[in-house]
Amino acid sequence: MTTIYDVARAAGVDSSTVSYALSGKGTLSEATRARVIECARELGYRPNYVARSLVKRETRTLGLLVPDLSQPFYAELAQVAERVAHEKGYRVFVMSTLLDDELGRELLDDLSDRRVDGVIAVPGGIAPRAIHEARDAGLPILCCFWEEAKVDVPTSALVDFEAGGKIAADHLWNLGHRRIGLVTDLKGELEADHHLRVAGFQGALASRGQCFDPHLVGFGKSSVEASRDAALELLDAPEPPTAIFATSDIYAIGVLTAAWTRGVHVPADLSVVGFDDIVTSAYTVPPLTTIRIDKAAVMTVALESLMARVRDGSEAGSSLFVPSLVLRHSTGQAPMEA
Amino acid sequence: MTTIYDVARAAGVDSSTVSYALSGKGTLSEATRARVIECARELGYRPNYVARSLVKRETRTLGLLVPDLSQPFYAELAQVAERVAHEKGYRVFVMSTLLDDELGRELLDDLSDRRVDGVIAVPGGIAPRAIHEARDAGLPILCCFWEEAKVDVPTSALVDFEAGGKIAADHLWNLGHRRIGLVTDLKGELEADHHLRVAGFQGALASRGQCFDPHLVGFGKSSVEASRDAALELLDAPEPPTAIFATSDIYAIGVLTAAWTRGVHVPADLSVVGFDDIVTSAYTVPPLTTIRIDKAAVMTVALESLMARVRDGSEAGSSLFVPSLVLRHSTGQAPMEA
DNA sequence: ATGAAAGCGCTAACAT
DNA sequence: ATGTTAGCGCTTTCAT
Repeated sequence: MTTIYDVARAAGVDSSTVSYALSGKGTLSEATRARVIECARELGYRPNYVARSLVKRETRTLGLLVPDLSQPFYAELAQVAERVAHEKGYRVFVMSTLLDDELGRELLDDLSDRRVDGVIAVPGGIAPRAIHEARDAGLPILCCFWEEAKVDVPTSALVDFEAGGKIAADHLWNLGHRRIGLVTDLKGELEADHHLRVAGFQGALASRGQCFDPHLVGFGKSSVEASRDAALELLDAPEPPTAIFATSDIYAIGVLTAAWTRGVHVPADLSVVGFDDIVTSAYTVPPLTTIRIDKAAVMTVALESLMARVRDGSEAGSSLFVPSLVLRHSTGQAPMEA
Repeated sequence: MTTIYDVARAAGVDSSTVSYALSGKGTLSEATRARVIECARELGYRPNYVARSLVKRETRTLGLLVPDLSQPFYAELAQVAERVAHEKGYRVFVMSTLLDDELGRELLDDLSDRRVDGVIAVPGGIAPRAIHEARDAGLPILCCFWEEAKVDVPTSALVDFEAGGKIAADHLWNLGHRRIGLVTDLKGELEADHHLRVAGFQGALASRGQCFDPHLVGFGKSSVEASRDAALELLDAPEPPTAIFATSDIYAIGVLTAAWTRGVHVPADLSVVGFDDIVTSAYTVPPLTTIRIDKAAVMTVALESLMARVRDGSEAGSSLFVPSLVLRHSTGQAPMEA
């Protein structure tokens, strides 16, 4: 690998002059600058970013911690993050925690050791405590899509999940549905990761005097398989729901599959609404009606806020994103009462 | 940030001793080693990987270049790559070329400037020429899932796409289909990225005396939308096909959507087989019959071969992976002749 | 306008 | 068993 020294020798100047010439910083004569640049080009010189990072104390690299990159939702986030960061000259390290707090901490430490300039943490496999430690250790860190309102994590792009849950409930209610099933997350024993979505959903129903029927809820456990099985149970019950709210599109897809398996027609016999609006949801059969989060907008705000913080320590105020209903073809009027 | 010097001062030893103690390398007395480690722990010392990388001339980082991380196929690859690399102490930088050769080259250069130890290049948005240049510049680079047999790129994990195309054709043929449509890629004017899959497919048909009908092919152009539109055209033709082979699952999903739009029942009225077996294909409605590539296996071989090359310069022989048929529910007997 | 020199945090010969 | 020393490739004050 050719270094600035090689270029310096070739151009007959000092290495610092090469540095200046290439960065366009110092006060050099056009002649030398041109000569140096020419030599660099001829020698095929490429700057060594790791050396530069060492002295500048910045890597122009950001970390993105997600539960599982192979899931479309997170892949989308990663893609947006990459794009937004790239515009500002940053690159991003994406890492999957696989929902394992142990691994999450290891990866966070690793990101820190690699001296990334900041990290975006998306919930799942990453303990609030690990976040606090990282932040205390001086690593700029921002949380995104965090739903556990109770934990205090540094955020800048908030999503109003509760409003989303309410929108789903309202939509289904207005279509005449009264027996509405729920397929949602389950974390640990009782604590739901999607509990704000559920709260919004149940709150809207409760405000109409609809009481909560525990027989109508199934657990997706972060996988299509589990949500399909859960939906199968709901469908096989003596009094099956006429609609199901799945708290993520992944779960909704499981529900769709379950309905197909049982020959239940969507939306004629069963309405289903999802949450997230992942790319694939536009192409399910039937296309999925869902509660959309503007992932690109959220990530953009989060990243720009993070990069601003890194560069000039500015503390951006936080914006609130409220989800919207995307009407496609998986919901319809509730069947007539028998 | 605390450095080895801080630790050295606290422990009353030289910085090199700290380095030895922490790496477990030198010949230190148990006493000092323990004391140093204790001091490091107390001070919350974290090694600076960029400094280490500079001297060791290795970053323990690999690059992965894909067309678009937001597509499930590539997200899956990334996830596997991450996992396999992690086991060997490597991390991976995933970057999307967005099918733009310009951007692809920029990213490759960037990876090189960051001194990644090696890169895996997945086709799309990356010119063979850029690969050659990178390799000539001393960057270990391995190509994966490359289908353009004509270009000479360094590979170690080969996929027999042609065999895959043949399997698809055989399957459909055996089901009695004679009018089989094709939805495939289109690159530039005439050159198909998926041309090996197509060659295998058409070859199998040709060997049975079935001649190629240009009216039966549509182009997916790397998106679900385009493939849906292409399928719509095929379906609307005077003599629509009874089956469609889509050269990627993405396209197959477009076909499924098109069929749904037209009220064409799959598989009763139309059989469809995809290619790749992306995760979502198991949960389409109906679940997709497809030609499976064992992505995890391919990536594992590729990565291990790359890492081996990086570490000891070993040149692994290349393995050939042949795709297999995954029978789900999107294909069935051809309808009786009218 | 250019060069000299110091240093970023760490590793690894090489002394002692 | 531990310390000394010399870098890794670059940036950036400070002289000149």
